Amino acid sequence: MSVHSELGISPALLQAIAQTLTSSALTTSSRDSALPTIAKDKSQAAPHSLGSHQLKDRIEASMSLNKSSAGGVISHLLQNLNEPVASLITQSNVSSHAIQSLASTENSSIMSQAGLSLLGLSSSGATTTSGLNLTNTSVKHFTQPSMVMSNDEITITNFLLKDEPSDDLEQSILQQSSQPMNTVSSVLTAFASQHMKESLTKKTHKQSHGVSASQLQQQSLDCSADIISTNNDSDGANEARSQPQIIIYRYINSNGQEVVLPASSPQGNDFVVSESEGSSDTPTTYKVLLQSADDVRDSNHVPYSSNVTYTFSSSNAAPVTDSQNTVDGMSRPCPVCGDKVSGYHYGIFTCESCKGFFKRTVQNKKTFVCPKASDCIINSLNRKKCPACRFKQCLVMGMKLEAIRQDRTRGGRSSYDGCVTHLKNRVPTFDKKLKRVGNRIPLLGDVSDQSQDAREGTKSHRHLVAILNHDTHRQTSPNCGTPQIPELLRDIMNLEPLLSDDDLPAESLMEAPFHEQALYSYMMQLAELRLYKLVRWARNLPQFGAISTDDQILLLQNCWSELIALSLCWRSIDTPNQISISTTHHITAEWAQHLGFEDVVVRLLNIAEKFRKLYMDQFEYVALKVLLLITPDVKGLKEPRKIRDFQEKLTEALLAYTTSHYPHMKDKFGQLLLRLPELSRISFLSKDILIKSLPPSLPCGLLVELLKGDNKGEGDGSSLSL
DNA sequence: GTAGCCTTGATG
DNA sequence: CATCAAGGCTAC
Repeated sequence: MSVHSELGISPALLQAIAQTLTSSALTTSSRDSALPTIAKDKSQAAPHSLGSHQLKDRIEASMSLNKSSAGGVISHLLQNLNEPVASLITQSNVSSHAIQSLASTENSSIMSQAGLSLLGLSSSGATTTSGLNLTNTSVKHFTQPSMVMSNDEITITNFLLKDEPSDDLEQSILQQSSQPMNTVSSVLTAFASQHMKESLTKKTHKQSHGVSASQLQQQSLDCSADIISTNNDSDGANEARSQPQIIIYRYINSNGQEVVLPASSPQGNDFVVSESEGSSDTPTTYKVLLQSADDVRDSNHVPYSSNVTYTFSSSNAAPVTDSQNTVDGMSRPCPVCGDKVSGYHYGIFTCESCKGFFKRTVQNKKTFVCPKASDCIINSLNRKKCPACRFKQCLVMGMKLEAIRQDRTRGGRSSYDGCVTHLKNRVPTFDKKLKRVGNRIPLLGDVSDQSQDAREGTKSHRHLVAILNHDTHRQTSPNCGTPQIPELLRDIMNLEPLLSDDDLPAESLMEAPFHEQALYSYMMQLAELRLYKLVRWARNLPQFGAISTDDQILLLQNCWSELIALSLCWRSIDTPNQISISTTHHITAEWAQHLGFEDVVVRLLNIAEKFRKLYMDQFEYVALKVLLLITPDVKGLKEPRKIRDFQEKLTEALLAYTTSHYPHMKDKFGQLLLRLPELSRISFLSKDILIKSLPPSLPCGLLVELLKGDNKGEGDGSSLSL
């Protein structure tokens, strides 16, 4: 039985998909080779030919590799469809050494991401790493030669927060810290400070190997506490500037989950741990990434850092700080870059430069793109290098877009929520010195704040909500009161980078389509490119790999155009009256009328508008995408039951998400699902238009194959759509 | 574009 | 009138 008859698809399409699926296994540079080259090499790919020759070449290569047997292709498909998500990591500029280390630590992609984020991994830099592995803790020792890091590890086990200090170290810390020691952050900060001090001393004396943990601990006891005071200092911004500054970037608990810092906490190194989290019996391990701002070697990445593992119980942890407290806010470093805070700006205490940066960015509607993995660590010395990550940090730390006045009126008091609260909580000047830490502050991602943002928000707000929700989950504890994000949705979200346009050749986006044919060609190229990405995305979806390859292909054939339509709506959710086909090109209904597909664009605009009104967030968007894909009713499926099971799990996850995150929008789940039939109508219309306007000379790419297949399926009444 | 300083104007 | 959080100005 031929491949065609067996699967009901043409050999060319099958090969195209196979090529996409197998490309990463066939080449070392998977991303480049997996995608059709658009304008990447103009000598090879004319704008209108869409790499047809390359595609054919690759198909032939693939054919020869597999000896063109159906079994070979299928097995290759299967093999690669089941490729673990870990391949994601290899696509994001992460060194293989680091990946190996991470992979051996934890297989979950979340851990990988958290770990990468934790380490601020980069391929840049060229400083040697001084390694010191003192313990066999969960923290891996990174010996990546290209990393600008000095990684030391210390584990202090069974450090319990008891009423009475249990050992010299704790006593020392207790004596030196100006904060109450019943907070996790105090302990971490104090230990971190000790470790930083100790490490700095160690560096100076070029000590490296053969030092026992107890010796190091003892050394740290001998250090003075002046570093500690920089972070816990309660009344001296000037002092903080004059001493080495320690910034704790991340807390990672023993599950590899990131414990995020409070959004509205300008001080940035205190956080609230639920009293129920951890206990004397089950101590929690946190990993802390430190930075000494005075020891900058690489302006882009962590100038000096240490991975320190602290194991302790937080059973006595208590509420810590009041972020709105002016004294504390002014004495802490800027939560965005660590510079000196100049006042309360746009919702949080920041330095003057971050205030100005935020203002300029919002007022001038600037959009930045991080050239790296959007995980640059921002400090006062490198903050100019990556405005994208700086702005993200501004938002994550709680700077409010709505604090920027659209009418640019000067003076007066602002009335947005955060500012009002801040003013209300302001401590009278005469009382400031007396004021100690106050009530519990809202955690980053507290539901109320998020949903408020979501209700009022722009897309950036919604994205932020997603980020916050995403991160918040990692620190959820039973009493946090933060709705959890179903794991399935998080897993799906982790695959979004596969669909990113970040790797699109810049020139392909810059070539403005001046006339109809150019725009048409441009759209076809984009669609083609995104189709390949869709296939790669699908194969990595959780549980999708368990579906037979034939069924996977059927599902993809069934939904590809709906998926593209949905992504167009999502892209356009904040551009009313425009469908954003890319970051640079938008289509209005008027233009669409001129081009002959007004109906499609108007329908897309309507859906985008409905999504906007529903405040659909990123998690809901990705869930809808997978729901479009996982349709057990597609004719010809061999294992519809498996697919139905997956569908049920996903709908449950989405329902749980919408009801917990948007309790005030009881019908959100249903409203979201109601948009899917309309997407199908749109995709039908679009395909109809496209197939009728296909120039006969158009090269036979994946898109054309799918279009032709659709047409054929409808025409001959075949049970398969392709 | 950045960032430090200045001006403005509502508020208590 | 002091405060302070906005926007504006301008040297770099």
